[in-house]
Amino acid sequence: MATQPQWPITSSQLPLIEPDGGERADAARNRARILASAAQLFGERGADCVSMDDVADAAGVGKGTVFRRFGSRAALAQAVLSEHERAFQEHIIRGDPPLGPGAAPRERLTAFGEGVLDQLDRHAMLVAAAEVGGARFLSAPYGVYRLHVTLLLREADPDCDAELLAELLLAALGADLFLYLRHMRSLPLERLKSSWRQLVCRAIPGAVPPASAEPMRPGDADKAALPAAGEPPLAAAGEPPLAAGDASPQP
Amino acid sequence: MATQPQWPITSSQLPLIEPDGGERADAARNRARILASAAQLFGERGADCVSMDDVADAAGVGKGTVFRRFGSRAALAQAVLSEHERAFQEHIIRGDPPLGPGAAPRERLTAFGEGVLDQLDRHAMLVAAAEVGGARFLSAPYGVYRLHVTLLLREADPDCDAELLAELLLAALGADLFLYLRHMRSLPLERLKSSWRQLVCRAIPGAVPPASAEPMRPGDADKAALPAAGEPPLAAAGEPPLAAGDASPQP
DNA sequence: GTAGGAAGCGGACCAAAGTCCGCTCAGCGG
DNA sequence: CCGCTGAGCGGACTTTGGTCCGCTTCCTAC
Repeated sequence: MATQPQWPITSSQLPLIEPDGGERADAARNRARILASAAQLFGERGADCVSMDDVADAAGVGKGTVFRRFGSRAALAQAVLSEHERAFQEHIIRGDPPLGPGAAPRERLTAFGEGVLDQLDRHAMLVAAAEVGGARFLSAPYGVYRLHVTLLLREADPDCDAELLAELLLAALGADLFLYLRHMRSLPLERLKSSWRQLVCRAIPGAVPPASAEPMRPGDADKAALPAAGEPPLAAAGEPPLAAGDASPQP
Repeated sequence: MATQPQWPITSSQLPLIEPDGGERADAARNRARILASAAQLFGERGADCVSMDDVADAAGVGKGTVFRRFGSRAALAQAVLSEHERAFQEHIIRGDPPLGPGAAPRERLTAFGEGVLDQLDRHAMLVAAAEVGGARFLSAPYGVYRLHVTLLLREADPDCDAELLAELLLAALGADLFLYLRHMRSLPLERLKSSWRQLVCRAIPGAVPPASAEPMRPGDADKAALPAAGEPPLAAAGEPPLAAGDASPQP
């Protein structure tokens, strides 16, 4: 154990190990089996009731293999989520207007947050498992979100500190907060969406500068909400498109 | 191990065990020794390089005693922080205008966030240790912050969903985000404060709301309202509030 | 002062994440 | 087809947060 303060990321920097084309056949098979077993166990028990030993046993491999392939529990959770993630990003980048390109920044940002909240409503516990510690900020999905929100903010107001404002707004979409509000406080999803809308309306003041403009009411913008992460066109366990600059392969 | 999904708080609900006047003499002595040892070790090594065994050994007690007194690692970290916390809350509730009562909501909210960021700049890793999992939202300090921000928002704009907006804004002051921005991205503290100011200026837009309502005085408003909103009571929040003559933010 | 009971103690114990290292075997060159 | 070799395997091991339970000690009632 070290004796100096350091950035508290437990171990490897969550490399989100990529499929690696030159992978040996048995290795690829094991990766697939681990992923399938993890997805099933997470789905039927809830992420926090599944140990890495459980996953290894279910996949019929040793625990060492699980960690060699995925690096950490958080990274395994990220890998399991990557399917949904890919579909969502597809909508953001190439989807129809409210979420995708074409709408005004404010509407896009609203739709974006609602889409994230929809995703959280389905997978919040898995997402929370994927975001432990500071892992969230190093993940590929977060990199995409950060970039997306930053660009929207900059487009709406070139004078603001868009990079940081994006991080602050994204904090409101964290899995821990969602889990708390939704499950411990039992707030309805619609109310969370509504408050996100309010926040966005303030962050990107509408075309009407005169104050006292009652922004939006529950129900007018929620048709944006991400047409259900359906079947993504092929894409087996691939890493998200448009990934951020990091991704350091593990030795 | 259970087989059903459940709210992912590892164990006890972070009771933040209070001093309990009827405590046995040896118990009180042990509590103090544990707290002192923990504060010292956390301070000199950084919170993530100190195990609970280290604390127990340094305090000269068994590990079981540490857990009986404080319940969890997160709760121990909260207890160590409670001194600073108490002083900060004192400033919020009875301090001078920018932070304390007397200023406009927007200025108070700005000053509040800057104060939190100052605290994080000193103790971020300890705070992060105190906030693991969903522990943050159940902690007494967070309860105070939530109430404070909610009241400020409601005062500034009685029509907004102040309770939830408060939670979303507070998310921007989380320790994990701070640690990431400040240490991994190496952003200067002043820039973080600046972006918080921008966020607040957007959240509470109007230059000055209809000044018909004079700013409230120390005692009344902060105790007045907000048991309501129809949410479950959310026990915690019992112990640490505002007492203690010491108002110095000095560690 | 003493006895009884319970509050408190502490270390053995457990679970689970993550590491290590000697063995195996898939893939390739001959 | 054979043998070589290193990528890959897997399970024993380590660490650490957290639990348990039999023994000790403090406090109160008498």
